[in-house]
Amino acid sequence: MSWTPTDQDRDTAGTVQSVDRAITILELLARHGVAGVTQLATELGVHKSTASRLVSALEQRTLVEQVEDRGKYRLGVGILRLAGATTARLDLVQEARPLCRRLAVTTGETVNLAVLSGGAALYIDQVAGASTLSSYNWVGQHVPLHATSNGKALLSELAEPDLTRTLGELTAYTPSTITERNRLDRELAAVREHGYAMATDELDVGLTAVAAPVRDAHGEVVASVSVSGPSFRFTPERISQLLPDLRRAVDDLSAAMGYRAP
Amino acid sequence: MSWTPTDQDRDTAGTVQSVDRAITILELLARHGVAGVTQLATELGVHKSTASRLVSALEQRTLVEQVEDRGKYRLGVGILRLAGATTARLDLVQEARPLCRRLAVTTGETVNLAVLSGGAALYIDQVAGASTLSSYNWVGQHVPLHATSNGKALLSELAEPDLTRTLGELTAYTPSTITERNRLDRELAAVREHGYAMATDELDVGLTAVAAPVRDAHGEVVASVSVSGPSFRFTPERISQLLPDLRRAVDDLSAAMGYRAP
DNA sequence: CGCTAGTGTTTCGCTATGCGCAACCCAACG
DNA sequence: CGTTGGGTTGCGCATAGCGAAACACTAGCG
Repeated sequence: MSWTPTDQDRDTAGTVQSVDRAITILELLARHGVAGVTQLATELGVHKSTASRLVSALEQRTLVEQVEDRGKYRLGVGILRLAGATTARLDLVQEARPLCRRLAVTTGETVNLAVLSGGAALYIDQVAGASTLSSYNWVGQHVPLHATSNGKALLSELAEPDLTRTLGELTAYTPSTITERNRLDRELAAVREHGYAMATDELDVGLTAVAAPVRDAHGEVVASVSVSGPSFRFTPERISQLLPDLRRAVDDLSAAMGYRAP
Repeated sequence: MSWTPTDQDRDTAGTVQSVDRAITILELLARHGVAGVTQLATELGVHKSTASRLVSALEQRTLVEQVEDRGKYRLGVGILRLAGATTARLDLVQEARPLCRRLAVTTGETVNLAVLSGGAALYIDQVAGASTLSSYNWVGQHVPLHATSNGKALLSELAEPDLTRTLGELTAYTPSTITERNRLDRELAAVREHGYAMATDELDVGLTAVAAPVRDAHGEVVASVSVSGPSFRFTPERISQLLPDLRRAVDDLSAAMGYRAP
């Protein structure tokens, strides 16, 4: 190797070349689905034989598998066995806690974490903001999907047969509650487009919230984080001001759950 | 040459030592949850420094993460990203997805898809039912064969030499777990006869499941689909009610894998 | 049919790579 | 403040693993 004293690439400290290359192979396979040795070799910038040996090493431990003899390769079930051990300790609430706390500090408002549960949004964690007047605790509460920002975020990517089933009656809680189905559909399309959902005075008059979806390793929406407070504080300027913070929180949480942005 | 003459050759050809060791580290972490460098080093039979460098290489690519600075290590989110890509590419999962979803809708319970992998049942996909409280994700988990409906379904057609080998110890998880071999044999015969397997309170008290095997073009059992939920909901009537749905799902899936009913 | 143009695999000799050693930091005890 | 017990970091040697080239096999094609 051409040893420049200032070895500028990656991290100079204790990297094991072949392990690093092997991991790159795994990531390439994750991206491409299947790939041949030659392709992997060129993308890695190494010789065919090297790639072949690395892939064999991975294959013996079932991290990759050959689609057919003398054929191309793809990721194997060994990965899944490892993933099982990872998800076992992966608690959504636990991972979300510090992020929600940070978000509550920067925005000063109440932050909630919700999941979809039996036709409703279930609040599973809450951090009260600094400027909260009365800190009512929503944890454990089921709230209607069509009248809350979290609900809309959780619904946003549901396909049609499921959507109608999980949605029940669109009951009105305030004059602003969405009760017509096609208006809700349009709103969900907007959520998909912009990446966040809103609800102003739709569940309670005077209560406004903004929410964004959290994704897992499969890219599916598994949870939702919301920032909520009295409507008079949620002016358009204020909202566009706190949106980046919200987005950063859900991005970080999605990353922690294994999601990789496309 | 420090290798012992009785080098219990894993496979003589093309193994890359450091990659192999790195994978062993991942598996050790999967088993232990968290582990320190020294512990890993002794279990691997290498020097501390070697283990440290291997772990660092894995850490830079987020396959492992340090629980706190200068602390122990555990598996990282990189694994989850790879796992997400893995299931997306296994054809079995692709085919099974819509069928499992349909089954989850009609039964309202959680549906799992499992395969036999290294002496255990490995869950490779899951669709949560409507009446599930929190959607705990079992994907990637490997569960004992003799204490689960999926395990019994997967074992049901194994011939004798293989059967004893894949079955390990028949450890008891609850008072209802089957621990005697001939009782298990009788149960497997019943599975063959009726075409489905059951497990009530055998892995966890309060958890019941029904499963049926999936066959491929050669007629061999390659996977298993289960419907599971709290035991109090799984009355005999309820079971005989949802059995046709389960049977239809596995029949369709077997057909998709190329199986032709005799 | 050979002939080429692709694969993936294997052998071999050389040297960069990664190993063991030991010295090191840094925290937690007592 | 030593001492113990973690994880981390230079260093020099040798071996593990690399690249080149030959090999095996399949598929397309004139």
